[in-house]
Amino acid sequence: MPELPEIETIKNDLSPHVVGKVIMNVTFPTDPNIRILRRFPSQDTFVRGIRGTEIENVRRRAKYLVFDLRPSGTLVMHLGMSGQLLLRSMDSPPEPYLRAVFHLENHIHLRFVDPRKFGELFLILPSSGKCQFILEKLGPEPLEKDFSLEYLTNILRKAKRTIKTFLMDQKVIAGLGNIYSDECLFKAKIHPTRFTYTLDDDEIRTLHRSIHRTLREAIKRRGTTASDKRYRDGLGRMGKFQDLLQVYQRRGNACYCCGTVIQSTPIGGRTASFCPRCQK
DNA sequence: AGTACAGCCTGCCTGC
DNA sequence: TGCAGGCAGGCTGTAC
Repeated sequence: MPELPEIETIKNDLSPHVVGKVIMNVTFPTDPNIRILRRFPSQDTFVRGIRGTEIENVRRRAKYLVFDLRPSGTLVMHLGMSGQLLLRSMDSPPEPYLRAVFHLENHIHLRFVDPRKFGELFLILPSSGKCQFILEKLGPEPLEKDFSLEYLTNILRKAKRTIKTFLMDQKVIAGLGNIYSDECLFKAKIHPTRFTYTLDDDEIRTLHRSIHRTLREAIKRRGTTASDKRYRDGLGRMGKFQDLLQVYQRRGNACYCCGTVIQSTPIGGRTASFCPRCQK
């Protein structure tokens, strides 16, 4: 559920509180199997690699939160479907589904909460093998220069699948999920079942612009807390972009633009919502 | 090589 | 009321 704008918001919230802080310890309160560490060889190595390091920097890559550690190591977090990363004082009561706690200086906790266990933590060390390549496989950041109109045009022309699955492929564009791919397609007036190679130059230009505008607006509004009310920012607050959603989770409601009933259809194992009149 | 899809997981909602 | 079943969805491994 947390996509690019939500992770960006969490990163911005956490940075001033955690950068420069030493991680004193890491504990795993509720999950004996520690499935959140499934990519990493062992819990011991993870804890030993992190304990005593200082958080030098926090950044975002796609939907991953990346903590650069001093003197070495890169801590990577993915919030999966239902994950939250919360800054709490040591003595505040533990949240349900609390999976991991990073004990920082000054009695501060960075808490990883995740009911559905789709989230993931891993530590990249020089010796950690394939973990190093996970971030490298991702496509360009949609708000960076390398996600140009030329790039989008070229890969759209080469692909042979629906525009909806294309936009959610992290190797193509890093950071879009179901919410924002639906919203971008609505803004661009493109039907989610269209095949990539059928888009003309005008449509591609509009789509490129829609991706920029949708993501910038969503970051400005601090992300989307959809009806499952799961996403929270770094301090536990809800986002505000859900008020601006045009199609996502609006099936059966009237399109704000033309009044037609919003429909949904499964595409690539996901539910795509769209306005059958506005989107061609 | 590129694409499609099952499986992972569990709270919540719907229907019986 | 209580239960079963379906849905939600990011990512990976596997199959085509």
